[in-house]
Amino acid sequence: MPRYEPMRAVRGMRDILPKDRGIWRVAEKAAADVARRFGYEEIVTPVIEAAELIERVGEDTDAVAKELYRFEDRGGRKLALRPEATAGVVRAYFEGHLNQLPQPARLFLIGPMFRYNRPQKGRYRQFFQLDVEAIGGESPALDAEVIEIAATWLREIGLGDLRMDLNSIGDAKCRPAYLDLLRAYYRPLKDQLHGDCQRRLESNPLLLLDCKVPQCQPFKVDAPRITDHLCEECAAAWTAVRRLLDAAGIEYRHDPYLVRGLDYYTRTVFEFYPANRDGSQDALGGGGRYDGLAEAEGWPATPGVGFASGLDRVTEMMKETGAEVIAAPLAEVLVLADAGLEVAAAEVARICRTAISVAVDYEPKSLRAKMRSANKLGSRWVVLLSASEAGRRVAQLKNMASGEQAEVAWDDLPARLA
RNA sequence: GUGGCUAUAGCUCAGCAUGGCAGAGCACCAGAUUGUGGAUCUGGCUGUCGCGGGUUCAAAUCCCGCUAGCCACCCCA
Repeated sequence: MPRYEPMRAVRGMRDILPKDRGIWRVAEKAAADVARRFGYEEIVTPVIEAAELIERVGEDTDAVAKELYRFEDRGGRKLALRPEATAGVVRAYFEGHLNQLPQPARLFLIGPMFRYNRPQKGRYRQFFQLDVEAIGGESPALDAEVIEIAATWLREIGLGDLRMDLNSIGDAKCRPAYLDLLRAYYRPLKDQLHGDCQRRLESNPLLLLDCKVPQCQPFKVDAPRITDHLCEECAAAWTAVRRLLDAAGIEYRHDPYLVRGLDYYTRTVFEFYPANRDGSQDALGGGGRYDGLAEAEGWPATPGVGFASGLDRVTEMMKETGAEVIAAPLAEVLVLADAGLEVAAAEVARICRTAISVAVDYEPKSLRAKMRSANKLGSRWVVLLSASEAGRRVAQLKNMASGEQAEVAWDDLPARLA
């Protein structure tokens, strides 16, 4: 009865295959290069965190409320696969005593994140993010710095043609008063809003600004804007960030409707999109300031600002925009030996390997077929080995480009191939 | 989480409205070429028709359920 079905990757998970790995490497290397140039160090934190850490930090957001991979281990501990990096990085910042070093701690991380949502192209249940965080500093210059890192990285991997939206959502001091204004504005309109928005009106009115349902759009224009109601400190920071971005030559668009799903964000919020597209599906990255996060985790109040970008989408776009990628390095030499000469072939390969990359074709097929493989793999050289030649410790060395072929002693191969 | 489309050879897909021998191209293997690649030609191998059930003399084809992928929402990255 259990007729078998070959095993496949679980829903929402995917493999990065060798042919695509090159472009990922380019993106990752560029990220590490740019980050280091700005004085950011790499950190690696666990994929598994205490469920409480994740939940405390974003109970109201979909990412946590509906999309969290949550489970218990054999010891009954309540755990979760991280849906984003910031919570873990901030935790590590305190646990690793980075708060005792000169501030801010400048950190970056590349790794997998997990969200249980419906898979689609560019949206996977396991996806990879580049995460950049400056923790322990409240200067708006750090906001601009993080944005500049993001913009520099995207430009260097060929995705410079993008749009950045920018907004400020105030802080604990000025936001409550603003939210009251917003509620007061929307209450008379409540009946005309769609269901979710009616509910959000009292619980999380900021999200009304972010709503994309057509029937809710007309009311946004006249809604009060938070940037008009910032407290003194937030207003100063808002001005400073924009001035710094101008000086850095980074273009942005003030989007008064840009808010962030996560509760701990304060002041600066930003998102990057490809210039020609809209659709939230295409968001390449985003971030903002999270001065309330450390406290939410039970650590001393500590400001921070960060940026995250999805590598799955970024590499997808790099392919579309035809970014130059170095072809995957294949074996430059392929050893083709007759049947039964595996030991000799392996030894010849070992000798060649002191000078160059080598693979052996052990397949039991005709020489013609092996030559076709060598050609398809793009090998520069082929070493042909027959029993009589193996006995004399010589082989035929063929240059695939010129077609020239000559007998060469095994021990002379490295010199000829170098 | 909601709605829609899709699933046939290793890959891309045709066949399905009207049930009746499981197909093409590519890839792979072999030969033309008396051990030597690319081009060309010839031949050959490859299938639980996604999974499970139902209808029927008969199901890739019709019906139901499930799973997975894609698209639009939702949300984000």
